[in-house]
Amino acid sequence: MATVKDVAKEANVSIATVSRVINHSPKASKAAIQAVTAAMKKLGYRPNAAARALVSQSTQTMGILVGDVSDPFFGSMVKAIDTVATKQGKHLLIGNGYHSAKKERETIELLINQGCEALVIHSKSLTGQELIAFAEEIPGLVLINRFIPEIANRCVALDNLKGSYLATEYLIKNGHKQIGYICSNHDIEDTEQRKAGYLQALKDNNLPHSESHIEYGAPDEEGGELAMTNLLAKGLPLTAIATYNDYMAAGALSALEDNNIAVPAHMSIIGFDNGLIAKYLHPKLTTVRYPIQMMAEKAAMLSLTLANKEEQKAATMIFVPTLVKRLSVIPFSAN
Amino acid sequence: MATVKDVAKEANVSIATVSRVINHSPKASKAAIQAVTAAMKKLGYRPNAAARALVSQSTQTMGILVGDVSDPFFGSMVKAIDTVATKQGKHLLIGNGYHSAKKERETIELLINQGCEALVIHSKSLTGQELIAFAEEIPGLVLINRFIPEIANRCVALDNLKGSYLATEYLIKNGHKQIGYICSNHDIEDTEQRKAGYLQALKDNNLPHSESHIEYGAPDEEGGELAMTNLLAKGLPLTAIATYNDYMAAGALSALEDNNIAVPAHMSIIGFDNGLIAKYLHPKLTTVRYPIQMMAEKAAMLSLTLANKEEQKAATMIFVPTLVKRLSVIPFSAN
DNA sequence: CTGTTAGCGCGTTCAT
DNA sequence: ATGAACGCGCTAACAG
Repeated sequence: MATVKDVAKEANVSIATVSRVINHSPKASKAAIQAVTAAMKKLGYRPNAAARALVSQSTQTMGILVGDVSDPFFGSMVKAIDTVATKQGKHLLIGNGYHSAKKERETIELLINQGCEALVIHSKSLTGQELIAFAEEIPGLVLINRFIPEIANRCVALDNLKGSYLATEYLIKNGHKQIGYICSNHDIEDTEQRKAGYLQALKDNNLPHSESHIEYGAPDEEGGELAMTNLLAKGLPLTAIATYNDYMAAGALSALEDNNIAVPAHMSIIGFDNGLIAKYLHPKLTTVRYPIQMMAEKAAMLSLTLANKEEQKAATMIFVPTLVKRLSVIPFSAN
Repeated sequence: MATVKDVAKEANVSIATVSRVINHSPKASKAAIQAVTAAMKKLGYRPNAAARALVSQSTQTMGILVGDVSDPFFGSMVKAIDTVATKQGKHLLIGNGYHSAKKERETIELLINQGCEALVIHSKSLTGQELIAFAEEIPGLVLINRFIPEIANRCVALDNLKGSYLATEYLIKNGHKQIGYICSNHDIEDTEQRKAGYLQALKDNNLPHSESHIEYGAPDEEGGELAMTNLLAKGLPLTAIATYNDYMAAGALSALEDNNIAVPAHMSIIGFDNGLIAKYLHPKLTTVRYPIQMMAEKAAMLSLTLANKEEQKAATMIFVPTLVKRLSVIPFSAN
């Protein structure tokens, strides 16, 4: 691999001059630029990023921790971050947490050790304590999809409760009174917040609420199918179901189809996330929009600003979900 | 940021000793290990990756170029690569090509400049020439989902023709004789190969084949819907449709539903890829499995081996697709 | 077992 | 406008 030294020799100039033309310094003669450019091309010179990072104390790299890249939810997130990072000339180092505290911790450590000055972290398994510690160490660290009061200005999150409230309220407005809830069994904030939104909506509308209307499962298709099956087994007079997310809704749909219960004719269903699959389900799924791209963009920009030690004008970083009406919810009719 | 020098001072040893305990060198006394470890902890020392990379001439980083991370197909690919990379202690630098030659080229250059010694590249827009040049420059560069004869041992690809042949043949075996094809309008190898597989299967079974049975669209849901609509407009007596991929199949499904044509009762449909959405479609989509995880693993391992300048035992790197039978294809019946 | 030292490739003074 | 020289943080001889 050719170095500046080689290029300098080839161009009959000093390494300083080479460095200048590489970095487009104004103080470089036309002649020098010509000669050096030619030499670089001839030798196939590539600046050594490590050496650069070492001397300039900056890797120009943004690190990102997601749950699992193969989930399109995280895919969208990465894409949005990539867009803003690329625009700013930053590279992307990526790691998966796979919902394990150990893995999340290791990945964050890794990203820090690799010298990422900007960090967008999606961590559900680490404690607030631990994340706060990381945040204090790395000025450019931003948390996405999580809110920790002590470092509120470093968090970009969603109002989960409101989302679930919105969904349940929509069912209620459609005349449904017996509404079940398919809940995640993962012990994270989102689970509690979304469940709370469902309960709150019932209360605010003077509808009875009972634990028997709630079933739990893994936050995926299988979990949703299982939960729906269990819900059906109870023989409750349900006419609508709110769910933790679109995957569970998909599972519920399967269970209902297997039991010859038509959706939405005999059962309305509403999801959460408005993920990729929502529009492919049958019927197309009415759901709650999780504006993850927008949030990811915001998080990335915030991270870059913070890493740059610039002032950041305070702005709301709690996003609010909105309803996406499709075909899986219709008004309740007694017949 | 604390450096080895700081740690050395704190522990009352030389920087060499610090380096030794960091790298678990056998020649380091218990006492030294104790002292240095304590000092490192006290100072919150983190080894500087750039300095390390500079001196060791290795960044321990694997680069990967995908089309678009937000597509779960690429998500699965990245995940598989991440798994093998992590296991080998490599980090992941990622870039998106977004189906643009310019973007693909820039990203590859970027990954190389960042010092990735291993590279897994998914490029559909760059010419074979250009990719060959990159491959010659970087020993650890491996192409995925593309086959270039001149660098066959650097390619991990799928037998697209066979996949499409398999799909079409399956329809034929189910008694279908009037089979349409929904084709991509992207000008890449895959398009031609899959279309060729469809035509070949018809020929081999002495079935008539005609351009009128083929419609084109973008390789996504909208494109599939459009193509299906156009196909319907021709009034052909089709009883089955093979498609370029699952997304187009999903679009076709929508178009058919809008036109009250029941699937599979009155029209059988088969997809390609066995992507995430296949099992969520209604009816669940019969399709062709694209073993992308397996291929990505293979590509990552190959890349690492090559980057390590080890011998690589020749092995088949053209994967063969298989049928995934679900509910969107049933035997043809005249009524 | 430990310390001293050179140098990885590059950006950046400071002279000239 | 240009070049010589230093140092970024670390590893790897080498000498002790």
